[in-house]
Amino acid sequence: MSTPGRGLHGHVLDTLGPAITAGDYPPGSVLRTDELAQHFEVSRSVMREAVRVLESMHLVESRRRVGVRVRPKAEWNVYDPQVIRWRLAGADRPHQLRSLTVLRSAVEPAAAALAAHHATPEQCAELTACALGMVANSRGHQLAGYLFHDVAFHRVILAASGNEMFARLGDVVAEVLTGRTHHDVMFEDPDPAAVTLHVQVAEAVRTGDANRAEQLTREITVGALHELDVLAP
Amino acid sequence: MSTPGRGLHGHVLDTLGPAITAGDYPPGSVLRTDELAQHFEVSRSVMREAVRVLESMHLVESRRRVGVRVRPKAEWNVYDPQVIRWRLAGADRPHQLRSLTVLRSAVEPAAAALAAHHATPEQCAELTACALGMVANSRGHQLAGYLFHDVAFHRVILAASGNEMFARLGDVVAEVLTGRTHHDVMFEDPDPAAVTLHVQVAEAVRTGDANRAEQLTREITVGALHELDVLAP
DNA sequence: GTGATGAATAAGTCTGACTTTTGATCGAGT
DNA sequence: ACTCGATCAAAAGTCAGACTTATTCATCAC
Repeated sequence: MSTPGRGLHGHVLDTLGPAITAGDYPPGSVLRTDELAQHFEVSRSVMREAVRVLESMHLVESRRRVGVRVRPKAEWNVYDPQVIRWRLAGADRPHQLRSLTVLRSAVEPAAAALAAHHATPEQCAELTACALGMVANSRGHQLAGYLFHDVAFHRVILAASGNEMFARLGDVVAEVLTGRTHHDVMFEDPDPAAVTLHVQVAEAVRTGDANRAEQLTREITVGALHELDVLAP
Repeated sequence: MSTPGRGLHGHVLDTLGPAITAGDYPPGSVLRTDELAQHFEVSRSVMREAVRVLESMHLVESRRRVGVRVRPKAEWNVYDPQVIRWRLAGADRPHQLRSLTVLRSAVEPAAAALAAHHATPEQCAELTACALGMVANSRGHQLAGYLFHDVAFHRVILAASGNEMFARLGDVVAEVLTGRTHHDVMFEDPDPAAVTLHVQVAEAVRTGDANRAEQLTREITVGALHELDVLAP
């Protein structure tokens, strides 16, 4: 998606990463670099580079004389966008989607409150444009257009918060919204209440009403959580 | 600290990572693999592995015929614990500490609320033990002992929330608390009010009072933010 | 000025040999 | 039979060198 298999080691990762995060190799199991290199038909150099990347994500741990051991799930760098993408593509997407949505419901209201104070006029304008775009695509099964503006809206909020850590969650939110739209069924048009809330958040941020922006955003996220409860086991 | 130079490429990263995150190589500047390999007196294979790791952190971008280009700060994987450690060791530690503390103040109250519902008896006991440990080390300049229990306390809260994304912020919080103690001056003993709050949070979680746990934790984090305002420019 | 051609460059890949660490095995001694 | 220690072997780690490929830049024809 964002970084398509650039180089041989990237192609290896595209297969090995999802396999590990999906649990095909249970924690504690060991892989041998040479075997993997043969299996993927690449040289050991390429395989080693792929292992290094997996290691930096804390997905595996390479030890001499033993091999490449898969680390327990609890140690993975689950904030790595690449890892998030792999996991969202796997079997436990529902569970993953819920974890991320809970994170959203903690972060986004706080971000909205900060945005009300720090948003530039340009960001306010962009926010309003996004909200209008959502309204325009909220009827007639235009999910693609709606999603586009929805993602942009939340990106702007997080960026406008002025907090670097919040801003960098833009990619995560984008993955969540995209995954939700593409996989968990959204037959009908988006919830009209949610659309209205986005418009109101844009207004609250523009007028600098931090409390209102925070509360409205909270309503959006609890709505998203509730929607997840309905659509997922 | 956690992963000390395991292998030659690790040693290279220990130097190159901090240098990049500190801004020694401004965004857009290009490094040549061969030159770096000579500079660090390692083979190209080792250097390439190090570059792959930096690339997976989105710190750099390797392109044919041009070299290894440093990416703009806004694209870095700032949730990677390794990156956080490098940045906290660098010049903009104050700014970094503030960003992370704002993140804490968004996440930890929510985590505490969830913990009140999901914490196991063992976790409740551990929480109480940590709070008592903080009390025991809150006087007499026993900052090391206090820090130890403080870190453990917040780790348990985040883990007990039952949310994977929250739980994985334990390392981040640990880095923040450690950095705060070791660098920003804490001449005197910890704020007695904060100590009391921790004890009360442990109690609220134990009794399953989510609202109270959330509010008390919020007080802890706003206290931390305020402390930062006082001690940092 | 524009577009095609070619040369230079740095990353990418592969191979093979060698080193180092470390878990496992086996044997000596009690 | 059990412990301790020496030995062995397996796998990662490292290095050097040759080759491939993509991409930029400069040159040149139109």
